[in-house]
Amino acid sequence: MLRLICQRTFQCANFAPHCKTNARISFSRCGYAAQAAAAAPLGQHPPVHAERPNSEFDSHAYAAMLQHCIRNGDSNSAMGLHCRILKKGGCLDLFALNILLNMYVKAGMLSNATTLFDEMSERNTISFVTLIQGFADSQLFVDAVELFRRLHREGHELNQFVFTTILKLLVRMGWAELAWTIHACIHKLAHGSNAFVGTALIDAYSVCSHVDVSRDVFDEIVCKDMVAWTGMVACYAENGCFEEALELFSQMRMIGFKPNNYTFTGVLKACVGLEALNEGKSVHGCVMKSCYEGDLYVGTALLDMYTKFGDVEEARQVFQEMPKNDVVPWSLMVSRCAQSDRCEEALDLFCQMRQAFVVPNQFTYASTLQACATMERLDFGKQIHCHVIKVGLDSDVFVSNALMGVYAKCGKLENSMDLFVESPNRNDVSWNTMIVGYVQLGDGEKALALFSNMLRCQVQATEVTYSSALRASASLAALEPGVQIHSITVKTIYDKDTVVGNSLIDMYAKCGSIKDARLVFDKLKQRDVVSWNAMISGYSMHGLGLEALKIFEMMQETNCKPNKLTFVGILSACSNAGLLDQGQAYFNSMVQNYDVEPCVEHYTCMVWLLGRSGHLDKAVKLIQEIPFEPSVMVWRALLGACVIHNDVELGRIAAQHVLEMDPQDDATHVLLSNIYATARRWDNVASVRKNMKRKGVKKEPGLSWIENQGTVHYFSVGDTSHPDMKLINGMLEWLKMRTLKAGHVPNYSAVLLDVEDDEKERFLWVHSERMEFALVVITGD
DNA sequence: CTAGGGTTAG
Repeated sequence: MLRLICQRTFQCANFAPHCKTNARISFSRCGYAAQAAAAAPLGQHPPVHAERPNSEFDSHAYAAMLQHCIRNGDSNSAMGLHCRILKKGGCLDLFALNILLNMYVKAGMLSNATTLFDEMSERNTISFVTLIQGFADSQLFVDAVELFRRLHREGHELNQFVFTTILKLLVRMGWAELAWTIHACIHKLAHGSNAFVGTALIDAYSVCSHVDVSRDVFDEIVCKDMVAWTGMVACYAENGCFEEALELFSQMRMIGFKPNNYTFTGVLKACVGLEALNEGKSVHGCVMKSCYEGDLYVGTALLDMYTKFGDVEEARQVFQEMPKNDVVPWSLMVSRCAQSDRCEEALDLFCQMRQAFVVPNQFTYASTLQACATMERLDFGKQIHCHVIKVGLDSDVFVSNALMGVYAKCGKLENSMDLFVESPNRNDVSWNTMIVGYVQLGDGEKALALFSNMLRCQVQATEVTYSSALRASASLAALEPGVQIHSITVKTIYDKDTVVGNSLIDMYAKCGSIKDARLVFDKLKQRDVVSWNAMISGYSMHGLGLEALKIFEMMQETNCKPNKLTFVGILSACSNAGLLDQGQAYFNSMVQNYDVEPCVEHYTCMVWLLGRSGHLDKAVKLIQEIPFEPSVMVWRALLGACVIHNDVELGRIAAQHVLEMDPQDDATHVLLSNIYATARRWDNVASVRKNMKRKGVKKEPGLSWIENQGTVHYFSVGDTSHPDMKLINGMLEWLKMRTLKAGHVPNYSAVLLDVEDDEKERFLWVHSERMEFALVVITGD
């Protein structure tokens, strides 16, 4: 066992900073006296020394004086005493020498401690443990382990102090797994029943998630004290055994132990894990009774709990009661505000904290920047960027990722890219931030390019990566890359992931493969509200309203609660499929049964549904009932309905509303012109066209495109530029004959120009989508 | 004379 530790020790010897070699002085030479004198200026010697300069002390008296100095943290006086002892020829016994050694350790003077240790004529376990502790406190783990090895080799007693010290050392070195080797030794020497040793073991096993072993150790402790109970509660809480943590907590209280601040932090963590608000509140009650509310850690745990449960008021109350000089509770508050749509409050807290002279850390900056990103406040973001550079935190990966997020969210992708390129330690989140940035900007191609670059650079993709790349494919309506990403995820653990699954459903739906979307949906192990919403709106956008409603019925059999977006999907499904009665029923039950307040999107769907079903009057009435200012979308929906039902007057009013809010909207101009055209009011058509020209509004030409064997073919109306135009025309001619034979009658009214019917017919046939379709038939794709 | 437990995160 020990050899194993030592081998590891030597392997990492070059990583440990070493101060032993620095100016090692010997206490047996006069050099020490000068150093001690320099360290202890005149008049600062301990009172005992000053009062009785000539008296003789025995070892015991020196020991007592040294202890006095340690208690007062007065290392200067202690060194003066040591100097005096040396002058008299060093008359200390082992007991006093150990105290002296502890003095140097506590004062952080490790080279002095080491020299003293080396020059002691005899040492015991206490000497070793004292110095091991010193090495451990100074992060000199290699020296600490080496000293432990020497203690064992030289045959000193292995007592409880040795075991607790070495176990804690292993945990701090990240070698908690080696606890079992020490445990074997402890078991042999029957120290396991000791509460100190047992608790150290529980802690070590807790770190490497051996909860059951921890529990066995706990059960073997003969006299369990408060710390042992607390350690076991913390072990359960940290390893996700929240019920067990609460159970043990109540057991210890029944036995009569009074929990302390450490116990409370552990048990509160368990309450958070269980999402048990009531238990948490009763623990909060105990905290107040035991007067631990002002404790930093207990307070932080309470803050964590209330902010996670969304109890903003209670969180504020706790925060009020807390000490305000530590950065952690401030950071926690800022971060929770930033994550819960209270971004102004986050910024406000950041300012308050600076006024209270609390120095922000990387967490504070990252959260504050997150708030800036959400609010798209580039000005604040830039200010904080300056702060961050000033305090040198711009190289922190959390902070630089958050900065990239701010610039990306504010549309400054170039700035994000600069930070990304310059970032000395970028990680997967940095890549994800850039990919998401491009997706949000609508540049799916750049997002996908970045994604493949990321894979090439062997950066570990996460569920966020895959879901963003899938979003990019969806936004491009590009099935091919979407399928490729799907097949990559199948090779990883992420194809079972809910977030990735949801993006797959959305991607397949938006790329036209609704069957594949359903396949992914059916295979999902864990469906959340997003999964249901994706499937519902998928069916809705494919015009499969009844399928969408079936999914909603399935959803109601689970305990997944529909949200705002669910009903946007449902209502648009109804309006796409013309399901008037169902739509109205769902709109009503949304408020009555599901506690979802109708928003603009819901009203838009309903206006469109009522309008397209011919109830233009009801649509207008609904618009009047909207408790807030109706958006452009609502008026566009009404306008669309007016176009269908040729209601020129209402259409004109609706278009007027749209153009008040969005004067450059080309689609509305065209729709208005179309209404007039349908009514054959060509003079009005002309005036709309003239108006468009005057305002510089241009109709974007409709484009259709299709990917065939790696090439994308684009078509616009009447376009003759395709190299296979002759073939396409031939195919169009053939299709025309076949459809006419099958009884198709061209809808000339769909062409809204004042031309003869045969010209209208030609327009209909060279429509971009038809040409695209013809090409598909030709190539047999 | 030596020793045991804890908070925040994109």
